[in-house]
Amino acid sequence: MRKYLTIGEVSKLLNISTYNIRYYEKEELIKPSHVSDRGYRLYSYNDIYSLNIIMILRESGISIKDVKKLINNYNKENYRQAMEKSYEKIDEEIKRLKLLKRDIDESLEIVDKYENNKEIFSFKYFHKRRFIIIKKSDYQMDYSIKEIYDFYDKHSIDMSPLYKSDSYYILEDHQISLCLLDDVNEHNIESLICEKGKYLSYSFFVHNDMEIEKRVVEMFEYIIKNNIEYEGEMILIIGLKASMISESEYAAELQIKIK
Amino acid sequence: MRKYLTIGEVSKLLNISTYNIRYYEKEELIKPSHVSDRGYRLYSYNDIYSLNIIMILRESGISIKDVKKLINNYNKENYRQAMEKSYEKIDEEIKRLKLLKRDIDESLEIVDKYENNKEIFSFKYFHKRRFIIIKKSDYQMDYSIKEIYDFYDKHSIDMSPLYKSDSYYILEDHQISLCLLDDVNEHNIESLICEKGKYLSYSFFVHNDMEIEKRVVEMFEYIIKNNIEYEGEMILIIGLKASMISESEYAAELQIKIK
DNA sequence: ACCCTCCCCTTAGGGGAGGGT
DNA sequence: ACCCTCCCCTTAGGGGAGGGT
Repeated sequence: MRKYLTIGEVSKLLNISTYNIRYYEKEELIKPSHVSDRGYRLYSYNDIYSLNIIMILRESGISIKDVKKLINNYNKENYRQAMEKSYEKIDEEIKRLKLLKRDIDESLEIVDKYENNKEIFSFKYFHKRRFIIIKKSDYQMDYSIKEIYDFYDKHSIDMSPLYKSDSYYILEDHQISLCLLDDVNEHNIESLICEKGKYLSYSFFVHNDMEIEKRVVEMFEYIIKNNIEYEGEMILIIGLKASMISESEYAAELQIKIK
Repeated sequence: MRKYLTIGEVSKLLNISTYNIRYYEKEELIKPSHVSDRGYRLYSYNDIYSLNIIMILRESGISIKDVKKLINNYNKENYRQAMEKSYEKIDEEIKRLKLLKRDIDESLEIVDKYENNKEIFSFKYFHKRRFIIIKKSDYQMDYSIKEIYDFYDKHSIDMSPLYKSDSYYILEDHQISLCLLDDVNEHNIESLICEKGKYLSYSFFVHNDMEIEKRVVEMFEYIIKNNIEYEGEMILIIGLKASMISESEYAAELQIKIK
């Protein structure tokens, strides 16, 4: 009577694929203790026990490489270390995923927010903001990316936060300045201060620069109609994440300080 | 004056490797709007914006395939769906990892528990347990894995929980029975009931069956010395997870019901 | 120094093809 | 029907080699 199990029987017994068993053999984690004349793998009680242990280690998140190291020098201390290492990796991964979840939540909130009321006037309070002027131009928003790159490069400004941030523009009489919101406050470059205080804010979506001009006019009409006294420059913000809602539109916001 | 960025400049600007940028091109996510006479990729403001969006989508856990689908048919609804899908996947992954963490915690607890006091007598309370008898043999623990497999197969018992469970044996006068703890309680097979009640438990590590015999003797010595009245069979449990602490030893436990 | 195009490598297996008893 | 040995494929890139301006 046969005493050993074929690979298919092991597969059923331990609920693991036959590919997977052969793969572990190739990776030198296990080896059947017998082989039949036809070349069939035959597994003993001890073989099954070993495979079982390996499956548990793998399910504990221990990589094949580490499982191999562990079983080649198996003792309590190494076992504990492997488990602890896996625990820490899992912990970090959970932290990373939780942050990711929060980010996605924010994105979904933005979608919700713009779902119905795309256009809103509101009042917002801001602390003092310092804008570094990257480039001034004559009432046309054409900036080559090369100019911006050179500006960052020349002033040794860290570029890494760029790709996650909104774009800022200061609108003056016949001039638009592309700006950089300066958190660090340490750069010795031409800049513009927007004082702390209450700002009138107007949020909307636009397809192009022409539409922004119209919105600026609307903003002033609103100001006059409601007898609002303002001061300082108009700030234009193109929201990066908010703009992701649509392919052809940009999420924009105008801000101006009120007295 | 040059208006576009080379791949190296883009790499610095957006903090992404040049390989990665070329990879996204190969995957048809992006394409530089210009190519120089030497074959250099040249990226415009809009190219950077597109790449930027792709990076944000990727960082939100959306797969390259899904990013591709999304940007080929970009609208608010698809964007929201992609984000929600990613959110759910992350949520499931967090759940999975938390369970894994709990499992590892248990394993580490076992290590701690057996760290110092490997051998302990204690009293434990158990509910009624039903043991299905897989095979009886004469005071020798040699079971071929094939026998066990055939038993499971013959009685159509689900094998999947096997590889995560401890092994049970019932010790009688000149007989050892390999058993299966029957949670389901539905199998119509020869079985043995251990009544609910207080049990004397003796936990230890052994290298082989001979040592178990010695432990049984020790257990009875303990019983006599402490004037304990017992009844029923002796149960032997080989702990799967606990045995993982050591390569050469097995974690064993003897139990006997006391009056 | 920076860019180009191949091409191989990583992790943990999944899914065949083609052949044998 | 079950087993065997190749061999190709998946994800998201990383890391060269060899050659060009």
